[in-house]
Amino acid sequence: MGNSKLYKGSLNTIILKLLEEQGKMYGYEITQKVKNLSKGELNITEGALYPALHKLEADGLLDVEVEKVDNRLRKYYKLTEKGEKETVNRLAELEEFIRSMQNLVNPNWSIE
Amino acid sequence: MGNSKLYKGSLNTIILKLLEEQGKMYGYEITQKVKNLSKGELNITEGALYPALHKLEADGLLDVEVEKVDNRLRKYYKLTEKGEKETVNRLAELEEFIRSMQNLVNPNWSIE
DNA sequence: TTCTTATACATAAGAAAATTATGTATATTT
DNA sequence: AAATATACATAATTTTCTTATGTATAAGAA
Repeated sequence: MGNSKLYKGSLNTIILKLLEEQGKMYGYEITQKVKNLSKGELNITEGALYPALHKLEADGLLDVEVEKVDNRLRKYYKLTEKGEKETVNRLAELEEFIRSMQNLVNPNWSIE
Repeated sequence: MGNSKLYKGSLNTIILKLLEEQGKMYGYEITQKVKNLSKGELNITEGALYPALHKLEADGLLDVEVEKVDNRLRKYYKLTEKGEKETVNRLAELEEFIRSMQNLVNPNWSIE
């Protein structure tokens, strides 16, 4: 688990960013993608992910489309137009936040 | 305020890091320092800060020392020995977390 | 062939960690 | 004199997780 508790607040933005990149993804796929990209550092729990997806959908940022693969259900999510706009803003905010955190924690780091 | 809600989970580590750097600080000073270092990006609210300081003290990571300056109370906090050890660990965790977040959000960034 | 692990969804109970609101008090600036 | 800054604190509420639990199918291991 490690620092799993540390990503509070940024889960939504991570979801949006991945969907922007990948076009469409289903929940389980997102958990695996994040795990792989972070080399096991970040583990999104289902209890956090599914409610987050439902809320983003309710807020009109995501569209959902159900598919059946190998007799198993998959709910593919993709950004709505509103979602695309929001993603730009939230990503900018998150990047700014990361820079600020870096500057606090390790001013020697530089980003290029 | 901006993305003030984004630093969830890392407030304790920020406090520890600053105390490691500065030797001793009082609560209000910490809020101002963080605000300055982040150019106004990060605003620690008092409702978050004071309970956090009290908990770190209760956990034996901080020592407190009261001073009166200009007829006003100041509670100076500094790391205990236990606190110094913990700071090393938590900072390493936070740095690792920041790297992971960066890698997710903007793999093009590089840290040097 | 049975058991475990992986895939895939979901929700409820509880905990953690903030925000917001409120309170006290003194010092400084307008 | 009033407003802002300094300095602490806590209670109520909200947000956002974790943990636990549930359903169901597929694949791989024993």
